[in-house]
Amino acid sequence: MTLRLYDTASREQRPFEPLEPGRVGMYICGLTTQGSPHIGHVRFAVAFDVLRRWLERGHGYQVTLVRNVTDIDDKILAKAAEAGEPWWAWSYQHERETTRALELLGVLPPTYEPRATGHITEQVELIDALVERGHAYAAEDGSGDVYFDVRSWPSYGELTRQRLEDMEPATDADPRGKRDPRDFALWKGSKAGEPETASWPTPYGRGRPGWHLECSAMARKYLGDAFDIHGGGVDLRFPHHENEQAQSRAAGLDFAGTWLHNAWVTVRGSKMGKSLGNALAVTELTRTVRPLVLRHYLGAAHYRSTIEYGEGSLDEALAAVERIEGYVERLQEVVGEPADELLAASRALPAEQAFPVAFRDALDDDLNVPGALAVVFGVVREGNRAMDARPDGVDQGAARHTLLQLLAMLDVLGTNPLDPAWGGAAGGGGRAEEVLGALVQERLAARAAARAEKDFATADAIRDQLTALGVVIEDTPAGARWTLLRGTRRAL
RNA sequence: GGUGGCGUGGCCGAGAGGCGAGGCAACGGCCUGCAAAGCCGUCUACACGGGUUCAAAUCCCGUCGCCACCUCCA
Repeated sequence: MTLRLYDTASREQRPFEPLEPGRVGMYICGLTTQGSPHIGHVRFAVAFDVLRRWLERGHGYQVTLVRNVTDIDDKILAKAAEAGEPWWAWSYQHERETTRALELLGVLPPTYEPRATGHITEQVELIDALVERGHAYAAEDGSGDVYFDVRSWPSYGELTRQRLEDMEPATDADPRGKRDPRDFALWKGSKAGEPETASWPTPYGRGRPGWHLECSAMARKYLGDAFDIHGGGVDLRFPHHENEQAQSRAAGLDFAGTWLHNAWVTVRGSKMGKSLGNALAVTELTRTVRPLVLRHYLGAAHYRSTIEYGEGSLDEALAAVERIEGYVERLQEVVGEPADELLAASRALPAEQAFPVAFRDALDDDLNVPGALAVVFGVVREGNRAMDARPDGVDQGAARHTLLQLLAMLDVLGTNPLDPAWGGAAGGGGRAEEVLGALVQERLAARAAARAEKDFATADAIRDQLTALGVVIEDTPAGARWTLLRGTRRAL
C-alpha cells in the first residue's frame, strides 16, 4: 500500500509520490528561539519525526530533512532587549535549549538546520527576482522595507482559501510605505534604536529579513525549486506558509508539493502558550517525567488532532509505556540476547518482515499512530497470554521474531525502550549499576531464603525496604525480578 | 465578518454507512504465602433535533456548545 497524506492545500488525503523516486525532500518550520520550549512547541518535531522514520524505515526513502531556525525576528529583538542581552546571544541560547529538548525526546536530528541570518544573500536573490517580476517593491517612504505586492499575485490566499478582501491588514511593518495594507514585508529596513548587529547591507539598504522570506530562500537552497513536503504547526498556515508559497511561486519556483500541519497541545481547551500561563517547559517536566513517557504522550495521538493535557495525562502515558516495557523485558528474558544485538537485528529486518500489515496500513493512512499503537498493544496482549499459557515452554524462535517486530514498530514511533537514546537503562553497564545489582541480589537472596522458610514477615520487610528505595520487586516462576522505579513522579 | 477544525463510554483517544480500535481508571475473577506483573470478564459510547437508507457515530439539513487562524505564534 502506498502512503497517503492529508494535504492542507487541497484538503484531502492523497497518495504520496516523491518528485524523485526513492528520495524525499522535507522542510519543517517550528524551532523557536524566542524562549524556552514548552511541550506544545515540540509536538511538531515529534509528529514529523514519526513521519520521517516511517518514510525511511517503512518505505525505504532517503529523506533530506531541513528544519529551519529563524534566529532573528521582531520578538527575539524585543525579548533580548528586555533581558538586556544581545539578540544573537538570546537566540542562540534558546536554539541550544530547544535542540537539547528535542534530543531528550529522541527526535532524530535533521539533515541540516539552516539559520535565517546565515542566508541573507539567498534572501536578497529572492527579493531581486520578485522585484524584477513585479511582485515586490521597495517602500516608497524610504524606510528600507521591501514588500511583497499581494495584488500582483492573483492566487494569493490559495493555501488557506482566503480572499484578499476578507483579510485584515498586515501589521508587521509600517503601513505608510505599503501599496496595500495587506502587503507583507520581505525585508525590513534598519530602524533607529535597533542594534547594529541586527542589520545587513543589501541593495535595498541595511536591514534584516522579514519573517517568511528565510524559509523560501533556505528551502530552495537545500531542497530545490520544488520539493515534496512542507510541515509545521496549524497556526503557521496563515500568514507564514501562505506568504512563503506566494513569494516562492511568484518568483517562479514550484515550492512544496504537500503541506502538512500538526495540531495543538491544549490545556483546559485552550492553546498552550506562555502568555496564557499554561505552558509546561520540556526541561521542567523531564525532571520528574521520563523523556520516553513524554515522547509517548506527545506522539500517541494523531498529529492532526488536538491533544488535551490534563492532570494524570502523563501517568496514563507512563502506564502505557510500562505495559510495553514489561512485555519487552519478558521477551528479552526468554530470548536471552543483549539489548544492542536485538536492536541491531530488529533494525536489519526488511520492512516487509518488520511490520505487521495492520501496522503498515495504519501508518500509511495519513500516519495513524493510534491505529499503529493498537497493533502494538494487540501484540503485547497476545504475547502475554501465550506466555501465561505455557510459562516454561515458549518457543524461543517465535519469541525472538515477535520481539524484533515489536522493537521495529516502536522504533518507528520513536518509543523503543531499548534505544540508547533513553540512556541505555535496559541491560546497560556502568560501574554503579553493577554494584547496585550485586547489592540488590544479596537482599533478594535473603528474601528468597526467608520465603523458603515461610518467614513471610522477614521476606515482606525486605521487599518493603527495597520498594521504599525505588527498587520494584516482581516474583516470577524463575525467581524475583527487580527494576528501578523510573516513574513519572519522583518516587520518594 | 472571513477561513479551518472539534463535540465518541468515568478519563484519554482511533474510526467515517453494516463487523464492540486501543490505552488508562474502576469493579469481579484467575494466578500469588501476600503482593506486583500478566490473563479473563464487566462497564455496549458517539452534542441535540430532523432527514436519506434495508442499515447512520459515520451521509444530508438544522440547532447548540467549544477551539484555532485572519500578519508574534508549534
